[in-house]
Amino acid sequence: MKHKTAKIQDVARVAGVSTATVSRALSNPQKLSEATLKAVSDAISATGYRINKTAQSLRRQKANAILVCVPNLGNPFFSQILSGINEGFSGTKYSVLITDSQHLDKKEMRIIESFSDGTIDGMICLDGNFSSNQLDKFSAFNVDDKIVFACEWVDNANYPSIRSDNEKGAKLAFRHLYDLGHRKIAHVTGPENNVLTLIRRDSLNHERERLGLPFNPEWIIRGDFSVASGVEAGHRILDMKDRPTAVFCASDEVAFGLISALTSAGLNVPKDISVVGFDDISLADNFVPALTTIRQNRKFIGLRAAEKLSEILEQNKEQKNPYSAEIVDVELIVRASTSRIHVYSSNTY
Amino acid sequence: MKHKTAKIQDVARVAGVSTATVSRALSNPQKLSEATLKAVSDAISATGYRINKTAQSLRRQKANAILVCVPNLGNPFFSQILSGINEGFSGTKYSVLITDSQHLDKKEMRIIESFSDGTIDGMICLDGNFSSNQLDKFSAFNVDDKIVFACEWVDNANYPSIRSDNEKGAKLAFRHLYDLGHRKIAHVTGPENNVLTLIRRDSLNHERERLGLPFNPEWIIRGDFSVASGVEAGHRILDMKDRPTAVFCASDEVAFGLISALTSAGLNVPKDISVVGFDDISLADNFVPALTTIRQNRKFIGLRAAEKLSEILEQNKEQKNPYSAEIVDVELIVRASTSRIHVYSSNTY
DNA sequence: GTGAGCGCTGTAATCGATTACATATAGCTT
DNA sequence: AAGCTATATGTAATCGATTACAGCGCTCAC
Repeated sequence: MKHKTAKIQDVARVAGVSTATVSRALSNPQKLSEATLKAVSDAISATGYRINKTAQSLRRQKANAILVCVPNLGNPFFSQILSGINEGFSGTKYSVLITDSQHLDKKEMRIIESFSDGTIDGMICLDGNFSSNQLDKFSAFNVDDKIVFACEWVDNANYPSIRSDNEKGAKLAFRHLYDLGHRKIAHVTGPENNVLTLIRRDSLNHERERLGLPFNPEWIIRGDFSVASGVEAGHRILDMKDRPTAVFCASDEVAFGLISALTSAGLNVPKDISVVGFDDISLADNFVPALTTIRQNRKFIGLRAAEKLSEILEQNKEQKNPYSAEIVDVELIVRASTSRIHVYSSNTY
Repeated sequence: MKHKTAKIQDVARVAGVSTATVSRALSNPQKLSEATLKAVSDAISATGYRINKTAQSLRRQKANAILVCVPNLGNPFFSQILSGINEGFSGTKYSVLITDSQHLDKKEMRIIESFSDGTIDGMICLDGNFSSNQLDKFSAFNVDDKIVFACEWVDNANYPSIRSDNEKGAKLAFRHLYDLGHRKIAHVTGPENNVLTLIRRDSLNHERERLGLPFNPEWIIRGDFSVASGVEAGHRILDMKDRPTAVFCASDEVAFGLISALTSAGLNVPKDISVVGFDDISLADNFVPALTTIRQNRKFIGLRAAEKLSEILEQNKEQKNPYSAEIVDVELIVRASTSRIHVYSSNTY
């Protein structure tokens, strides 16, 4: 039994009404009489009619699709967010498209292209790495008010965003180490031009100054959120004359790499060095040692970003939505990778 | 400078030709004279024309989009495959849509819906969990020849698929442990109704029989690929009277959980128990101990699935493509979680 | 010199749904 | 009973691109 898709005309013929009536039955049922409504609905089941979204999109001039722009799809960090986004759009009229912006040159033009060829109505961007030049293009092509940033964002730009309280996260991590007696605290950062790198590092530095702790520029180690960069950072720390007693890593993966490198070199985490991560990815709990970290509610961020974008797309175009950053709370999860400082192994202040 | 998108009519007017000519300039340039081609191309730049894909899709009756059906988007295992798929379609005319089939009821009807409302032309399915009843619907609605399975697949069904050599993987893992002197080898499986669970378990059992090794039904432990199920399996093993000396896990995550549980209980991996994983996810290399595992080339699988689906969609509908399973090679990666059996801790055969 | 053939371009129908406008009918007011 | 309103439905234009078909101007063969 093979199917041939019926169109609105077929339904109209079977129901003995006009195509306009069928269309109304679907989108404005309250405008029709009970009797016609029933006739149409019967005809729909009889014909197995499915609306053709392409025709609908063309006529209505909206795609009913949104794009998620991910900096690197291969990075598992994003899958949870993607999952939240998908959940946020499931059951709505929107389809979710994805693109990986990593190796995409002229990514802003690719995105604009998708808007202007009618493929998408809006975008959720997990990639905060856009120059003001690129953003200018967004406004030039009139798509700037259809974009929501999630997790990352662009500084000094008027885009709505949903993001974790990174400032608080860094502060919680630092304070936790401080409270355990640590005074020489290192930090493995994210990549240089990343907003998350900046805000976490600044928050940490600010807290350090406030508490009057010693600072050694060596203790700020450039990373890139990856396991490999954690390993690399571990080697750097092992080589230091003035070794920190604790390390706050910009991501859990960095922490894993770091712990791995330290452990391989014969050190014990947390006995010799305490380590805190950021994210609380699923493995953090079962790493050995279980990782103390800052939990980001990634699924929720994705979900809220989806809801936010939906609102924006539904609302009247007249009312420009004001810039708004929705800050999602973070949480310190204390596990086994941090411990009170051992007096013999450090000079406390 | 705000933009208003020009349509083909505007280009035609500016170029002083008909819309048909503009259309031809874009899709059949060889049919036009040099001069008109130039005029059109100039008009296109002058107007900033972008083709409207929705109109094109409607007229051509193809969506130029494909759907990726992921069993669980939140599971990082899939992100690498997704990345490969995306790479395979980048630079082509196809957009990539995603959907999470986990909590989707009537998923087969949702998928069919997407086909018949013109949203998608094809699908890559990472979810092998379809009943023959559901598959029958695919053929009833004529979409069965537009589906490619990747990683997972459906037994006894005529769908093309790209997948790892799971049989070889399980065998390599088992042989590795055997060669290290292990004779009591346990296995933590995937979820019960999963094709991967079956093929890996069967391959393992087959190998065990072939080598005439002892079998204790307790040693086959039901898991579900998750870290949590690995922890659970660890506790089970700790409680056993007749403890295995090595465990082959159906996924790296399971192995992580297992190692974590064993380590917390005071056992040492690999000294007391050797552990092998499956997948070689990015963390495997930096776990402590670094995980011996079977590497699946997930990105490549995704890429090939994309290419395969493209081929199928491009080819003439007449020539039904025959059932074909493309098997991607796997590799044993030996790291620190496995070691030669300690004579005192076991009775060898 | 005429017709066939070819290369290039235009006209207009078409994809399938939506909706402004027109029309028809019934009910209500005065 | 005329006029008015409200409700229910139909007619036909429209969204933007594609393409079958037709036409025009040339060349070439005989």
